Amino acid sequence: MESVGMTAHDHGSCKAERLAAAHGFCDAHRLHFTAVRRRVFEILLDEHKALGAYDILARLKAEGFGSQPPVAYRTLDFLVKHGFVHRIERLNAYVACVHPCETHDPAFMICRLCNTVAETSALPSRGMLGPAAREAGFEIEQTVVEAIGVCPSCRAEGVAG
Amino acid sequence: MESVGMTAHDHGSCKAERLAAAHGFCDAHRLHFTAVRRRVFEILLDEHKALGAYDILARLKAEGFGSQPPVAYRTLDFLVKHGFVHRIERLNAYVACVHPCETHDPAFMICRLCNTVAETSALPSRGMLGPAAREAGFEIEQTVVEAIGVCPSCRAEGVAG
DNA sequence: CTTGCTATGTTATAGTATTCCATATACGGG
DNA sequence: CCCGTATATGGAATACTATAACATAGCAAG
Repeated sequence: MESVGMTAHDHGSCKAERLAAAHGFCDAHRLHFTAVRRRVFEILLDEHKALGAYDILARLKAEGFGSQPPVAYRTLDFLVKHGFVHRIERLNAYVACVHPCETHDPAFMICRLCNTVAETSALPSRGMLGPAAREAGFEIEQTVVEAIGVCPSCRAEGVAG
Repeated sequence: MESVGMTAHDHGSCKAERLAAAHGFCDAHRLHFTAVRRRVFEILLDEHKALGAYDILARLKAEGFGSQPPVAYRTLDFLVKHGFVHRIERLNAYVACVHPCETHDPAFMICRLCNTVAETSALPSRGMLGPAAREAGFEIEQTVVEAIGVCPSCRAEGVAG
């Protein structure tokens, strides 16, 4: 099982590829990959960390984009809706998706010390909830799977509490 | 797999038992099961729905308890900390736990139409995240597992969208 | 070029949560 | 029993997160 975010990888090409993929996806689906949208995606791609809407808004403001909350929320909504970005419920924050253009049920590992977020797949977990859901007659439409803990580098630093 | 909340059960005794269990747990652990704490727990026990902190605060206020946000948040923190209540991240809301006094990794099925929340166990899901976490060197301390969908009664009413 | 859709920008407000300080109540040691 | 400490409650003020509603601008198709 692959889990991008806490393992070593060529981040430069990682970022470039996903930017290109998003651009391609938008072209293919007649979506506008506009300046703000591109910029927000880039900001999120820069780190495997979750950023709050207001963090992003601050950066946009500093770069001459609109400065009011809807600017950030609308842009994030667009990116989330099309699968470029995921919302982390536990943090009220957002991370770039590591598998753009593929629909999936993401699961996250969140470091409570450095906010790094690694993404992996939750399909197995939906598989586990499946039986309980079937028994109860509940129809699953979406899953939120987030593990909170300590990432390898923070653990190595012995910062843990 | 048992999943309380969307299946028929004797709710009166369900509530009484859990109240008694909480009281017993507090006695045993030298914790104060005070009036506000008891009342908030009762309010949450009344329904298998998630209530926001401000919903609860409104009821407390109407009953003569304090009326400021910390009253609700402190009480909820206490109840969550000791496992009587769970926070539903997706809803910024709280539900009474169906297995008081047992430590576990809960998972929830949330009806997006009527807000009913059913609780089941997430241990299998941690089991699934386990391999990914081990591979990444991530130490899981807590998991958030929430399925969003439509509950049996809403589905029966054909209200679904 | 005009009509209509999508996107951007802004104001105002709603909803969620915490920090800090003051008062009160419970509990153990003397 | 009284005092000192820890815990619990009440409240003011503020911070953080999110949305509604409306106005303007850009762009594409007829």
